[in-house]
Amino acid sequence: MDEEYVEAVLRLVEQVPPGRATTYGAIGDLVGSGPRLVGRVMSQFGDAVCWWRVVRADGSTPDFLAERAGARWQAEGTPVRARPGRSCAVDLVRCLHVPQVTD
DNA sequence: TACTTGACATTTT
DNA sequence: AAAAATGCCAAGT
Repeated sequence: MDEEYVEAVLRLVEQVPPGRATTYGAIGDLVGSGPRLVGRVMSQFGDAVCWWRVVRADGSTPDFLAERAGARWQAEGTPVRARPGRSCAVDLVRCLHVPQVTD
């Protein structure tokens, strides 16, 4: 495993301020790898960072974390838009935040 | 070594 | 609008 890559991802996630969120695709693009890699890293080290600030391209999280993520968003004041019949998703139009690659 | 799976995204049916 | 197909990279079986 490339620890450098992992650290880079975790760093970007840590750079996301409360009340905001970023997407796997954005991080993947910033680190120069596909979004799946970011997801994989999160599955292993996600608990080490604010994973709820990392959402899918549609602004939502996997169903596993939908509840917990929703609670976090509400606690942090992240703008979430209710999805009819589904879990809530953060309003990326409002809170999408792309961390800097200033390494 | 080959196939399947995964905290994803984008394009075409 | 919703579902399927394709691309992507790495790990597990």
